[in-house]
Amino acid sequence: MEKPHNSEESKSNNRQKRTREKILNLAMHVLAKKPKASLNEIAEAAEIGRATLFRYFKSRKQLIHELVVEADQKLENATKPILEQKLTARDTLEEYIKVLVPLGASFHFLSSEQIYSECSGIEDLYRNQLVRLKELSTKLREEKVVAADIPPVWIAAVLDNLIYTAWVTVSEGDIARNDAPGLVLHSFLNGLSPV
Amino acid sequence: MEKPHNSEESKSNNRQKRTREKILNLAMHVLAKKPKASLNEIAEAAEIGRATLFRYFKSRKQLIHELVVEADQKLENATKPILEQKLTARDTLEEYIKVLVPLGASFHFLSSEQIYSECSGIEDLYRNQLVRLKELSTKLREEKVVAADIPPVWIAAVLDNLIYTAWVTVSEGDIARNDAPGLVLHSFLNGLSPV
DNA sequence: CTGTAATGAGACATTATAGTATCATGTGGG
DNA sequence: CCCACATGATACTATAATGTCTCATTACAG
Repeated sequence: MEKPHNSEESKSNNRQKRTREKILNLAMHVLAKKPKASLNEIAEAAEIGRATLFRYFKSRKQLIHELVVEADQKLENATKPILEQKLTARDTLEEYIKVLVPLGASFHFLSSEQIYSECSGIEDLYRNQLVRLKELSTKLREEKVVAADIPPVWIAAVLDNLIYTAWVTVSEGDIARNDAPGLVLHSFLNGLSPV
Repeated sequence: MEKPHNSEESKSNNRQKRTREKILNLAMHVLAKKPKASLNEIAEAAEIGRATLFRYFKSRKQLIHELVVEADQKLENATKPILEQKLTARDTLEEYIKVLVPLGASFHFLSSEQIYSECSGIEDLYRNQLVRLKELSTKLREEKVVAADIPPVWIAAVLDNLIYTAWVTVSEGDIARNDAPGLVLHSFLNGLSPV
């Protein structure tokens, strides 16, 4: 075949699936850190040829589009079950953080406005994500988990940044992976001062 | 004259000074948000012609270099007096935040690794800034302003992000300028939960 | 081991951005 | 008012990135 196509789950599309995942994964990581990264750098990071990149994604625009869609799905899949459990706001927050820290790149990627300058027509996904964050923020306020005088936009922003910071420090080896969620939760609720 | 030169504070270089400041200011803002921004976009944001941009900065590289140097100086000027005052760590922190929030763009700009991929030979400035942040973090720990079990790297990262977040939300009109420093300080020390 | 599909390398074409040169216009200090 | 000088607009070149294509090589299922 010239181009990989998804004809009814055929036998040997494992390889294709693997490279595709590889590309999406590495591209996400690279672009989250350096939005200016060229396709060359992305290909290099993913350890594939530039040509292969174009076999899977016909343009930079489409690559980014798929990254955004994938990020959105990951977040959706990770967070939906939590919201449906009808936990307390505090527990929801805790679970939220636990699942989002490992997805930090996706999370921040989707929150990053830089992307939208390269790929229009995705504002909806972004909005969804923001809406969900805002909902959680509101819930946290209602159940008095966070103080009433703190603006929701601040709550959401701080949460976003703590989660992304956690992801960055973990992937740079400065913070232990298992410590990160607790650190985020504690910093978010109680700050850094001693008990 | 062809190119503006700074010969002993001459009479009419006010205009030049103004445009130069204008460019540096707006370029900083634009690039902090979108490192990929083209010189076209920067010129547009600064409301000047692209040609003028090149009259003041012979290349993109030099523009960024000057931005970094300027950011570093601003931060240096703002923070040095504070450190020399020999305040308690807690008061140092408070003053620090007060002066840094308005400089959020510069601050974050200098912290952003993205810049170094465009302009080499400035790692020193970055290091200085980091060293200073780490020093403050250590001091905060020593004086038990922050808990002893929190890694300095986490302290520094959280502080950086809170300050930048404050600056962003202020410049987007979501948070009142005068509320921001207090919000940062409180979030940093006590988190968002109610008293 | 063998044949086929996926890949990598690299030679192109195309486009976007960086950078240069020129000239008409406009502004601000004298 | 006047004129030097900064600016904006535009046309131009250079360079880097995107996107297309071909072909030899490699990996893998049978």
